[in-house]
Amino acid sequence: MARRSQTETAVLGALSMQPMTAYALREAIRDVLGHFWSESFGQIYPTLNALEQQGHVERREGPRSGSSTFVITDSGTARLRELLSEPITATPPRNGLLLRLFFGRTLGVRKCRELLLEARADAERSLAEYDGLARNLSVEEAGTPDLPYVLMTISAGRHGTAGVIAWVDEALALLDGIPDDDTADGGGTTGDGDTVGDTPTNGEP
Amino acid sequence: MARRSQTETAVLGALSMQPMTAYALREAIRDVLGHFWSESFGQIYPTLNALEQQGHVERREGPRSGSSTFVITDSGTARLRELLSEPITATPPRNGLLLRLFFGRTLGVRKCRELLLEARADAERSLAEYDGLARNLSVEEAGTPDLPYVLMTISAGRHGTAGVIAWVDEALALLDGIPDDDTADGGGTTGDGDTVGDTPTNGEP
DNA sequence: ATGGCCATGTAAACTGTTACATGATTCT
DNA sequence: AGAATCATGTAACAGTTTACATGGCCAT
Repeated sequence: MARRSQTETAVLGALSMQPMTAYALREAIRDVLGHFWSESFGQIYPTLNALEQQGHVERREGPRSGSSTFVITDSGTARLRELLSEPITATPPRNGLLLRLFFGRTLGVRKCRELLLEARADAERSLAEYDGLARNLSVEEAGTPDLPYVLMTISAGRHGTAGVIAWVDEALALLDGIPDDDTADGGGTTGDGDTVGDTPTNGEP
Repeated sequence: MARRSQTETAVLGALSMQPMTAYALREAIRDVLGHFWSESFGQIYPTLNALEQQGHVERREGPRSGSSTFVITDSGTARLRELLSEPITATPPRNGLLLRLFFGRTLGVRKCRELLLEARADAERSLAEYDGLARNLSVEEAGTPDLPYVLMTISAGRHGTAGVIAWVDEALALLDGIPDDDTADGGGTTGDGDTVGDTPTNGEP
């Protein structure tokens, strides 16, 4: 129940905005909820069938022969409300970037720096994306009752990525305080003449 | 391989800092990496066995009879370096809070506000935690070569939660622009003399 | 001597992704 | 005609959590 219901929530939620085929549902989830949610076909199809059997959605003629459009029913809306009210099941944290940085001494200063720069580039890209998205929606969907809620989730993304950027800069500064002694090492040409050795390591603020 | 190796990374990484029993390993992962990583017993034990068979860790006498302390070998260190250098496998996003807010029209303004206030309270709590942690470590572990890397991950947590707090405030302001018509509704008495709505519900510690 | 923590391990259940098989429709 | 896209569905697999079974050690 626990986690499956989360898929149910996403599916019913999407259908609460408009009827769709399973295929379109997956695209909507990818494109619209993509910043904070994901579902795969393997989840969507069985969930829709279950939902249909429970009477929470109904299958109508689809846009093509053999395809079906799913429509949420009243009981489906009620169920959605129920699901949305359930306590949030937190997903256990798993941040691959931080895992790597935590063991940065083994990874090596250079690679850490690369990871951080990459992360910042990613963040800057999505920041621009969020801004564009928010601007477009505010115009195109002006007046839609869902707008403020959608904007809220975009705002979450914006603040999150802004935080990442601020963090990266701080982290890079921290890295600069570490001598490039590179416990780990690139693929061959090591710095060799790397001077070094006794540098006091720190320079704490 | 793909995802299992992430567990391997965490295990080898932890052992690279100091030898431990499997039990201690799990505690270390929970307590030290907890902000950005998690592993369960069911993963740790089999992984340790596999790692032992590959010669990446060695089993020594543990602190109690029948217990074993695992020590990372040279080949284990090499393997760790390899794993850390692998591209980050991004975990698909799954943010239950944003999922709920996105369908806020169905959830209802009041509940959205509650969720946001709760999120802010959580964030403020961990912010304080991060700050305390950073201060303690800077003193107690001063000079440890791992310190800057550890501080980096704490800094990530700090910026992340700071972002959450900033976002919550913005989101609450957005919510205030929505009439309390509450498509969704508490438990029964709809609309009519709805008075209400705006009491901040809380009194959080 | 009892409860609690250290310690190990496994089996079952669950969640979720990926790959595959299939075919209709639309576009070029 | 052929390619791309829409569309449905399943089976196999990978990863992970949870619950359980077990027992030594230590303090009150």
